[in-house]
Order: sequence, then C-alpha cells, then structure tokens
Amino acid sequence: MTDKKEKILQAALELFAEEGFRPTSTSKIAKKACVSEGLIFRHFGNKDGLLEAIIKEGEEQAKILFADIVLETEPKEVIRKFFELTSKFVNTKDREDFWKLQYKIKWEMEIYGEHKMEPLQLALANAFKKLGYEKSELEAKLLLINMDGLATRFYLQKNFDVTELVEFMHSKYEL
Amino acid sequence: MTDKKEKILQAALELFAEEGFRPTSTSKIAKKACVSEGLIFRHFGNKDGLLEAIIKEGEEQAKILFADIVLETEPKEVIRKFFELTSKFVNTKDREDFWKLQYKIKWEMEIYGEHKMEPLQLALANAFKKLGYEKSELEAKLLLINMDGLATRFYLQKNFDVTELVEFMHSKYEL
DNA sequence: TATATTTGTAAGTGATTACTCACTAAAAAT
DNA sequence: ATTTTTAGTGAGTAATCACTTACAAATATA
Repeated sequence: MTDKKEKILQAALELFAEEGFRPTSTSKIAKKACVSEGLIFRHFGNKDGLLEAIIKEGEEQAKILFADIVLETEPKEVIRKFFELTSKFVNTKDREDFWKLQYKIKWEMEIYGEHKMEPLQLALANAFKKLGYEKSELEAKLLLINMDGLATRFYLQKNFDVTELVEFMHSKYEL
Repeated sequence: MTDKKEKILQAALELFAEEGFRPTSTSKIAKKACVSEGLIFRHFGNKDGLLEAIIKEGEEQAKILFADIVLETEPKEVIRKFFELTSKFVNTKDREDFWKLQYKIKWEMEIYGEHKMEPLQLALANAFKKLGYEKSELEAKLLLINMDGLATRFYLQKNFDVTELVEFMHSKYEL
C-alpha cells in the first residue's frame, strides 16, 4: 500500500460519508487526496472498485468488534457488550465516517446486507434464551432494529443525545 | 394542475424513491413522464423546486394521518393507532414511495426534520404518562426511534416481515 | 373574432461526469 | 547494468448533467 493509495482511500471515505457515493466525483476525490485523477483508476480500476476497497477495509474492523460479543458466553455480558458497541461506533473520526457510510450506502443502493448481522443476532437470541425470555429470537431482532433507529437519529439529527437513550434501553432488560 | 404537470410529479416521485434525488436526471424524469425536459423547468423552476413540490404534497397527507393520533385522548388508543400507522405507510404504492423517499432524502441531504415528529412525540409521551409510565418522554422517544429502525429494515431488506415485529413491539406495552 | 396568456416543445448551452491514453520517473527483478 | 514492472501524471474522451432559449400550439379573456 503506497502513501498516495492510502490518501485516496482516506479522502474517498470522508467524501462518500459526507455526500454519498454517486454525488462524489472522482475529480473531487483526487483533489482532496492531492493526486492525479488517473491514479484512482490505476489503483482501483473504477469508482465501484474504490468503494469496494473502502467497505472491505471497514468490514475487517467490524469483525473484530463483533467477535468480542459473539464469543462471550455470559448472557448478561452479551447484552452489555452489545450496548457498548454504540460508543465504539463513534470512537474515532474514521470509524464514525465508516459506519455513516455504511448506512448511506444502504439507502443509496438499497441493499441491507442482513447476513452480516446474523452472527450478532444469533448471539443475542441465545443470550435472551438463557435469561429466560419467551420469544428470544424476536427479542434479538428488535434489539438490532433499535440500533438501526438509533443510528438513523445519531447520524442525521444534530445534538441528539445517544447515551441517554442507550441507558434507557439497557435499563429495560432485567440485568 | 394540468395533466402533464401531474405526470411529472408522479414520475419524479417514483424515480426519486427508487434511485434518490441527485442520481435521478431531469431527462430521465421527462422520458418517464412522456413530456419534454423543458416542461419540468417551466412548471417547477429547477430540480429542487420539483422535489419541494413532491414533499409538500406528501406532507399534506402525513398531517391527516398524524391528526388522528394527536387528537385521540384515550392513551391506549394513542399507542394502538401509532402502531397502526405502520400499515398505513404501505397502503398504496404512492404512499410507500413517498415515505421511502422521505428516508432517502434524509440520508442524502443529512437532515432529520425532527420538528415534524414533535406533535406525535408529545402525544405519545402524554399517553405513556397517563398509563403510569415513569419516564414517559424517553418512552415516547424510544418508540419513534423504533419506527425509524423498522422503516430502515422494511424499505431495505427484502422479505422482511413487519407485522410480526410490530405485534411483538405492541405486546410489550401493558394494554 | 382578436388579443394575451399559459402550456408545451426541440434544439441548443457550458459545465461536469467517469474514464482512457500516451507518457515519464522510479523501483524491482533479472 | 539492463530490462521489466509499477506508480504517477496531465491532457484528453464521449456522454451526461441541469438548465435556457426561441418558438409553436392551445387556451383564456376581451
């Protein structure tokens, strides 16, 4: 990975997260990254290839975050760690940009990618089952949907207080 | 409102909902509506004016849907009618397109427009208070966030069963 | 019926789009 | 040391973008 290639990825991540994929032109990315426009196509083939590279890189990080939850056996800890995720989504500017991009892409391309959340959903359902919840699968589904709603607000509504609501949500479970 | 003007609005609504605002070209709208491209600018000034006209038209319908909930005094009925909204969002192809567009626009333009939901949130908070809920405002906020998550899944995930989850959510309240 | 206004079109406009091409400079491999 | 491969550039490309303009047809008003 050369220095300029990394600069392209960084600039593209920021611009895609800010303005979306299609509205961001390759010339703008090149300008921000201080490289020639042609270099983008040398390294990534086309604009879609650039997006793929960004998503692939981010998914590696996501796997690490998810692994900690999925490998947890203590049910209460599974729930707790899940809620802890919300703060990790906005740990760094890069991570915040990446997750914002994920949602932007979802709405722009109209693909949800539910399979990526499957291990997380299974881990949650199992935890709820252990805790004696009746409809553990639905409980897990609902929790994931809550996160989608939370993300929607967090990324789109200015001055939205996440922690207040996360704590409230957390308190609703008998832990 | 001439026949062709309405055809433009209809075509634009469908295309904006499908592909988003900026990625949809005025020439494509004109082609779908079977009118000359110039007519779009005659009637709506520019592309933004066309979007405004669509949103304005849809908001009139939204007000009617919301009024039924806000004017309800029986707390249990307020909650019930709120959950009933989910089915009304997908009553007709036009309505489904409009609400899908609303969310697409949110992510494309990065504005949430929380003020539009304020009367609904107040009505819900009041209902929860009457029902003896401790943190009624947070309860109302959470319910609206649930709807955002539900919408995200419904519009983006194929074969997603809304009613199953809506019923489950509904059952969680002591009604 | 004559005039004025609105509705509509076809053919443009310059700017921008994703992407290519011909070319150099540097690094790696032989 | 020489060849080959990679990294990088700058000036192109045709297509498409939102939008304009000049003009015709339809409609409303007098």
